[in-house]
Amino acid sequence: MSEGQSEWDINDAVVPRVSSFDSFGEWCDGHVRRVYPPGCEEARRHASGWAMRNTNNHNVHILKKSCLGVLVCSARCRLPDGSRVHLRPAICDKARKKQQGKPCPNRLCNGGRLEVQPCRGHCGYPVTHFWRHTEHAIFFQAKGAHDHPRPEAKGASEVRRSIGAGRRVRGLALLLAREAAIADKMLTGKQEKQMSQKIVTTTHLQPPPLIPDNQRVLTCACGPFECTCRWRAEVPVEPYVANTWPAEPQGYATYPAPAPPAPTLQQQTYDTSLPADDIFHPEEIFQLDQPIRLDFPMEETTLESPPTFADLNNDNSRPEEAYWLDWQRAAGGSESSETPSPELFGNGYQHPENFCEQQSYPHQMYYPEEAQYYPAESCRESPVMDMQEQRFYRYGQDCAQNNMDMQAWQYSDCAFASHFDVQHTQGVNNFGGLL
DNA sequence: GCCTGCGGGCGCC
DNA sequence: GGCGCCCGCAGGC
Repeated sequence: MSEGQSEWDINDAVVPRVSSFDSFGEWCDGHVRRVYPPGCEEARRHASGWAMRNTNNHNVHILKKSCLGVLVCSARCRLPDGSRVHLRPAICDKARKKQQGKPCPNRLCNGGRLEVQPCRGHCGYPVTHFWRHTEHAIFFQAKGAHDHPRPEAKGASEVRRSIGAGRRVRGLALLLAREAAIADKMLTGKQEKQMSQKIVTTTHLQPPPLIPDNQRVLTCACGPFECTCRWRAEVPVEPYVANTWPAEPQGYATYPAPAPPAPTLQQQTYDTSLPADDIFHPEEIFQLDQPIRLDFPMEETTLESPPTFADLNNDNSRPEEAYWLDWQRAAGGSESSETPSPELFGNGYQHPENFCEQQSYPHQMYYPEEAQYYPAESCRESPVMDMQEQRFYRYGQDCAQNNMDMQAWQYSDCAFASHFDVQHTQGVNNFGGLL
């Protein structure tokens, strides 16, 4: 992404005004700087796939968040697909404390307990995210590279809460369908918001809408408890039409087409013909007080090919396994759904530079015996963009500047000296082939 | 109940 | 002073 090219820092007295923006990245990792349009709903919410909590940096202009890490099993058990348990820690301290010590929800786990794997990716401290709002853009900067797997998607825990709080059902397929429907609902609302925003912004001359970063789309109109459908690959969103921004003749014209969609997930359908009024205890899957003992050696056998959804519908399948696989993949409808947990992958991963001056800090390994990491570079869908105009802000002040002017600008006031480029590396979905 | 943002306060460097 | 972190509070969902 833009690191290396961009010259601004979130703490600069003034930040540039940019005319083109990055598409939102939910899983920004490494030292990343991005610029989002002010209409980007995710950016406005300071959303992140990582579990980020607010940190007081005593700067009202810059919102700072630090990573809470990931909730893992103390026994480091494996899921049926060979991956590990990596749940999303609650942001609320109280809720997070409640999470810890609970039995590992993996039915294949023997006695494991949930514990927080703290993030130490920034020189031994948690990775931090910074958000700064200006009139014309939302600046994002991340410091540090996460040294732990991605937690489950943000929506997953919400889905579980929703399911757990709702009527109890029996039947994994139905549960999955409901989960998907809830996630669908969430995504639908998100997209509807974006659509309405698109209209509004066109009318009110706001920046272009965010192109959804997730690659899936609601494919049915089922209600949350009637859904008979499942995720499928999204048809690429239509590129933003630049000429809908008449008031910004110099801006937004280069707003990019969305990144190519991730490799499509296999079409996944569920038989939801199960009785809807059966009884199911969510905790039977999510929280098992007495994990079921393995009936086979874990390390050897759990590395088998993940169960497919065909397996799921097969009477011989272990539904909870398929559920776990699906949970890892699809819950929440976010990027993590397309990018399985990093521990699924081999040993070839080279952990990125830590960007720490004090290199002596021993970088924490999540599963050191396997070097299970994944490219911690920037956000995945980060189209390269050109800058045509820059403006500089001093916490709200606006000092317009275009490229021509910049050639001669002495930067006596705005501490910004070189061509600003929000380009950043186009993330490669290294995981898609495994989906 | 939980998420989120804000802000006071403390300790460390 | 900068930073990390804890805590409590309040608004919102």
